[in-house]
Amino acid sequence: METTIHDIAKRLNFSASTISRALNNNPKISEGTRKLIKKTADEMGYRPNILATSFRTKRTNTIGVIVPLINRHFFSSVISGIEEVAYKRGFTVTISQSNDNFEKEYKIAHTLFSNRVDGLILSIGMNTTDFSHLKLFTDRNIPLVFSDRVVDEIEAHKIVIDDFESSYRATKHLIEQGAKKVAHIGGSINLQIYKNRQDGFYKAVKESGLEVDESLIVNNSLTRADGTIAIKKLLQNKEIPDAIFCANDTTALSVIIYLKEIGIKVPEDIMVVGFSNEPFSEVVTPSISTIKQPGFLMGKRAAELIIHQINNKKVKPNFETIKMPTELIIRNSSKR
Amino acid sequence: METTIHDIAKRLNFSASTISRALNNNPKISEGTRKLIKKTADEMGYRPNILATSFRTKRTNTIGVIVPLINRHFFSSVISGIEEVAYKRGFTVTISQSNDNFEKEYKIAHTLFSNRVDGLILSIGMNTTDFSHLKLFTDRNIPLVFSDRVVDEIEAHKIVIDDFESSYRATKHLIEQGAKKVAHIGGSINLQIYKNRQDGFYKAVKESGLEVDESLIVNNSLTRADGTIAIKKLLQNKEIPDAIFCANDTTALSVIIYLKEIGIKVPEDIMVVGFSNEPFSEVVTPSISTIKQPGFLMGKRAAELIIHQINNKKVKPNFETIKMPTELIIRNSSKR
DNA sequence: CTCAAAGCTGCAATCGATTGCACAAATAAT
DNA sequence: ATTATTTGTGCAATCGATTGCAGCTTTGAG
Repeated sequence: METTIHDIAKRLNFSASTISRALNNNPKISEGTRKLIKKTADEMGYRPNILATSFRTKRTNTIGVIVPLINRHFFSSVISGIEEVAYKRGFTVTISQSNDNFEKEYKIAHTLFSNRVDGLILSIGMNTTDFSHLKLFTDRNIPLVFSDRVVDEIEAHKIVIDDFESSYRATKHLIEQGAKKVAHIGGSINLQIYKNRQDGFYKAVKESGLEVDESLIVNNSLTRADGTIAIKKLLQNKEIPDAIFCANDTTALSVIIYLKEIGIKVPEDIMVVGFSNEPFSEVVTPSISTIKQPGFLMGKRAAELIIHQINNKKVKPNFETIKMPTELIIRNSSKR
Repeated sequence: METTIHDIAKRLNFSASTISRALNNNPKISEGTRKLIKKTADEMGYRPNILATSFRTKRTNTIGVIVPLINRHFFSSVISGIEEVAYKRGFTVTISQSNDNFEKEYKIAHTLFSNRVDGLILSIGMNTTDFSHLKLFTDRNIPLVFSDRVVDEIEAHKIVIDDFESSYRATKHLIEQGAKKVAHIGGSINLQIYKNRQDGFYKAVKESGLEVDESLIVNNSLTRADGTIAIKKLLQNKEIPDAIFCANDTTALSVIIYLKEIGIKVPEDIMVVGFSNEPFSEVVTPSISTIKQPGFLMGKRAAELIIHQINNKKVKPNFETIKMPTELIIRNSSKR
């Protein structure tokens, strides 16, 4: 049997209320008894029953996190950052993955809600267009913070990178390196981040006076297999591209591997730029030029914001969209 | 205000007990009232207060997980597997990372314990030699399952791979490819997995009649930087090795990159084999031969075992050590 | 020296769901 | 028809901690 405040109370001839107050540093308890109680609690190996406390106070000190896939480096870095901050602030982190599946995302959100998480940090799935599961939280004033994959329609803190600007820079870099026909392999336009990446690409192309050729744009789910399909498709054009900006590193890798296979040289014949700076992008040959996203920092920032919001529920927050800095890392796949 | 069973009771003129029983499919409640109650609960948007339930029943349906680092591919795959199974079985997963720091591991274990997780899955840190924080669980009959980095001294289910055999095969492969002087970059011997990998290496070397040269063994923390330091050290020997078996892919990568830098050819001059099949190992040039560990499956298995143990607390489990199959993937870094 | 104001502590209700036990009604057995 | 069973519900206690309010002491002011 675990010792409870009642056991301590009995031992010291105090009431449970006094024990509770002393342990919580309530100023109404005198210095002397506080110390005595704490000492005794320690001796008796007292551990508060967090379940009872949570039940009573309606606070769980738990932050829910939903990401599409835990074992993707970017997301696991975000989680790592969240965990680091949360831990220091006395919060526990509960993680779930949606597998980019709306059904699952929906159910997870409900589960986390039922588990009374104090806040939710999430990156929405590729196919999520209905947000009723998030209203669950916003309606009841449970803090919600978006990370990376945000929802424009919902008011909340948002931690993002500047996808538009980053893509613009990446594409512009390709053009500066001499590209005349730049292609783009993008993700689902349903997701703001991929739309922005595509728009940044467009801007750079237009600005440079190159023509925008729709046949040079392919949208898919950005998996390894999709990347291969995409590059095959691009090579079927009458005029093949001389540079490709991919919306993630995975497809950039597919492209590079496939081109190597069929004897087209990267970067000499076709230059490639990816996105996210996955660990492999640095070490593959040729190394992949890419956009570095500060996943760990994004996670830390998200955690800080949500904890602040949790601890200041009375005041209506001034919702911010925080754009974290990215970096264009130029490696061999785009150097001429 | 959330609706409670009392609200439903009042509305239907039943007692809260009946509502509770009906909702839990207690056979003592007649078919008719059960249906009526469920329907009404639905209409009223009833959601059980899980906190109250957990508090009362002392079950949280939560599994705690501690890994050294969340954003390492192997560990995030394990987590992914755990999450997948747990989710299907109605469990929530709480994740923490120890950063291979004993202090933090200790504190996390206490936190998870205080949070009354129903079970704990963990991979211990590099420097953990004291296990009092785990006794917390075993003493109170809270299921504990080790994954990958196990503790011999503690009785529990253990999900591992055969590090000894895998390393033996990897080293033997190098020797079969013609290596005469095989070196080893290993991890902390404090961890059973690294000790086993080293022993497997020894066995293959001895068995082949090659001499065991202690100057060809380097132990460190297996980080990227450590790998570079290790290869530099190995190259200072009077006779440099012609093959290196690294206890992880990260150091194998360091070795390959450093050798490339100074103009030594892999695999022609020195062959390299890594461990874990990190995503980059396949795509780096030369691609790295390695041992594939089924992280995702290990996670799934760990979750299944712990859930089974949680659901069958009365019966004393027959602790198993499950060795999951590995695969030696031969790539270019070790092909002659 | 008297009375008000602090200062400490205890009482008891409460959070929402679960569950052993009691009991009434309905059914079956004799 | 009477007693024994079964069936379906309700009562009330309980889990452990928190907290508004009341009340007893002590201290301080006048």
